[in-house]
Amino acid sequence: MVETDKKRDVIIEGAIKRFIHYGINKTTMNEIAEDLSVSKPSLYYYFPDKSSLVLGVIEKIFNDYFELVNQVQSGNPSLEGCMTTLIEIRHRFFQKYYMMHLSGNTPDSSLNSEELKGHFIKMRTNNIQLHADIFQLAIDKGEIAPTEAYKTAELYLDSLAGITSLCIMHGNKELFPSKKEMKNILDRQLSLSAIFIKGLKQQ
Amino acid sequence: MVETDKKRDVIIEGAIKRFIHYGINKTTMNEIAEDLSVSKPSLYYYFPDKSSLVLGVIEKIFNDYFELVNQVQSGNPSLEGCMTTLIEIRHRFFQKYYMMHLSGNTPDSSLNSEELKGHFIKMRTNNIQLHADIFQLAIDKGEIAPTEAYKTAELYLDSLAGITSLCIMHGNKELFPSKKEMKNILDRQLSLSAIFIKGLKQQ
DNA sequence: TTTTGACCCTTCAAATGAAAAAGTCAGAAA
DNA sequence: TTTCTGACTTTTTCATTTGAAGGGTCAAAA
Repeated sequence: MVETDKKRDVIIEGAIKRFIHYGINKTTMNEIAEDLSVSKPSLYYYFPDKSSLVLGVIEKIFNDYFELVNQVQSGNPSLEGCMTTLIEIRHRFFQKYYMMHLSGNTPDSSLNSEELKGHFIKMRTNNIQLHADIFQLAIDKGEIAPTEAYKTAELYLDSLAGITSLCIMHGNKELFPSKKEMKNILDRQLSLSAIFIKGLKQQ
Repeated sequence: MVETDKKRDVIIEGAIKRFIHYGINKTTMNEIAEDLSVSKPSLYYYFPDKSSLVLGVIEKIFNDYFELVNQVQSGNPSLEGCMTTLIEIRHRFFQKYYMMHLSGNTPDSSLNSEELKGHFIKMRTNNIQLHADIFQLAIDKGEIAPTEAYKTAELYLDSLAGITSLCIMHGNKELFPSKKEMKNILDRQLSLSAIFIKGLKQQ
């Protein structure tokens, strides 16, 4: 079983390399197999179909994300610093996995299985809850005024995601946003975050 | 000339009726002509092509919008009240002209001429400037802390627009958002606006 | 248990062509 | 002269076809 899991991980790593560069749709099972110098049926021995492999990839990416994000809470004393770090982490992931369109907001044809959709919703909820917990802590500490932490976290994250979404849509219609656009997204998210959190404080 | 302008307006009104219901792409010049009981070449006598008619329509809609919006400034004493009213006005226009996809954020095939794009940019700038002026007034009155009014207005409007954009994308993929979704968009925009403006205040 | 070559079947993108819509024009009506 | 129209041409759009490519299977080998 350990051997099998290791092979699965190797395949997932190989798939990620292709996905990052070409996206999910433009990556074939054959290409992934060739990269790993195995045959296609070998892949199908470890994953029943492409969707399962994609799910495995996405699970891995989100695990990495949440692992990183869970360390932030403890290491950062102030709410502002905490949120700034979180934005930067998300931004790094967004940049790295841009071609996979993981934001879920894309009308992309790739990730449309019900299982994947469910998983995305779960990850989204996780993320909101994580932010809600941080907000709740700040409320308890008297750092910000009492509010519905979950609702507020949802609004906070959506407003940040909305900024990204608009910037991408307005930007030059290349398939990959430029360094400049990426920087702009980050800057505006940080600005909005600062104002938002200030708006949550007791007056 | 007055007669000609009147005829142009009649055509524009006729076009709007169709556009509101079917969108720009699904409305033909023939249909507009038939509605007005004239021939297609008559339309082309007043507008050199469909794009010009669309431009006329959009100019009219934005004129109506800015006319309404310009009255808000004077009638509303507080920044909060002013912004709430503005959100409600935008929301009414958004609902009414939803099928025309005027937000500009749509990868819709309709409004893609360079002239139209330029016009949209101008309208967007107008709108930001209008909000910036209101923010500047509030800064001068000491209602909120000093900031770059224009930049702030841009961030403010984009964060609100981003909320809309996300809600539409996540919603049921019908071509028209439900009453419930529309209400949700409005509520979240108002919540975000309240937090944002609180965040601009002097601490 | 794991791996493979050879194979099948579905999907998708380019090509085609017909229908519909945009746009034109000579001439009639006002 | 200005406004309007029927009949026309050109362009765009859209459903259909079709061939290649990619997802997925299986008997047999390692």
